[in-house]
Amino acid sequence: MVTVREEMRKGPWTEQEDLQLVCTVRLFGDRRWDFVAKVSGLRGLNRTGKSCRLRWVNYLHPGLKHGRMSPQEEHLIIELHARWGNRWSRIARRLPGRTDNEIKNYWRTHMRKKAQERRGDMSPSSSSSSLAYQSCLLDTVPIISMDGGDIHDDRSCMARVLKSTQSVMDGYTMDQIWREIEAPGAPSLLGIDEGKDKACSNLPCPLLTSTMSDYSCPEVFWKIDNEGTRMLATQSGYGK
DNA sequence: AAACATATCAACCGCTTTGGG
DNA sequence: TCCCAAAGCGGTTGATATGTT
Repeated sequence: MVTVREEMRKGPWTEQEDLQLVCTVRLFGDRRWDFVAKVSGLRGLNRTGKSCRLRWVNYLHPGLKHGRMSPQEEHLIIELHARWGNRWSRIARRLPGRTDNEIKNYWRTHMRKKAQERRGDMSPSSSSSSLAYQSCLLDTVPIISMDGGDIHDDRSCMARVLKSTQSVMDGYTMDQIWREIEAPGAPSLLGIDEGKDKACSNLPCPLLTSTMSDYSCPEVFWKIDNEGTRMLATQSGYGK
């Protein structure tokens, strides 16, 4: 048996890769990362599932904050780290929009030093337990849930979907995507949340409007039934 | 302006945990 | 119960940005 070992891409992600990942995750949800990576791989996104997950979780997830830590956040990090130590993911759950990686990095650079300084002049009993943060539920609602569904691993089919997506992605940057994500009351990414096709027409960015209509074109469509979700491909032997 | 030092953060690595067959 | 694959986690690295001399 000959094993063809794919050369997995490493290093920084390109905007194109980000867009492809976002689209794929929106389609299939943020589970099954190997599947996501595999499907996206057809479009030149030769990343491992692990790598895709990391990129999504740490950078592309719609609920993430991308600015500096607020004093409150800073304070909370100090307090929680004192309590839990390097349990970064646990700490991150108390900081909406912040990832464990971000907090970890932040601690290493800013806080370790500050915490040491504080330890020097702070009484051991002093703590500000009044800070209350709600846990962040950043559920990514997939357009099509795979739970319980036996979605077919039809890479050529998916390639077509992504191709149509990509055709409208050209010329759009992640900045534009972020603006849409961050805009108050903005429609969800790709404008395909809950099938609100009409809302899509108001979006400034064609990227966010035309992808779903591409999916609903005769070439590719999705069927959701009680047993799960199946991707159905029709026309020209597509999906066979 | 150039060289060097330091800070920052995205990404990778390897280990552990979890869940399904 | 065991095994395997996927997901999650924390530590580390390396490239780039920024500050200092």
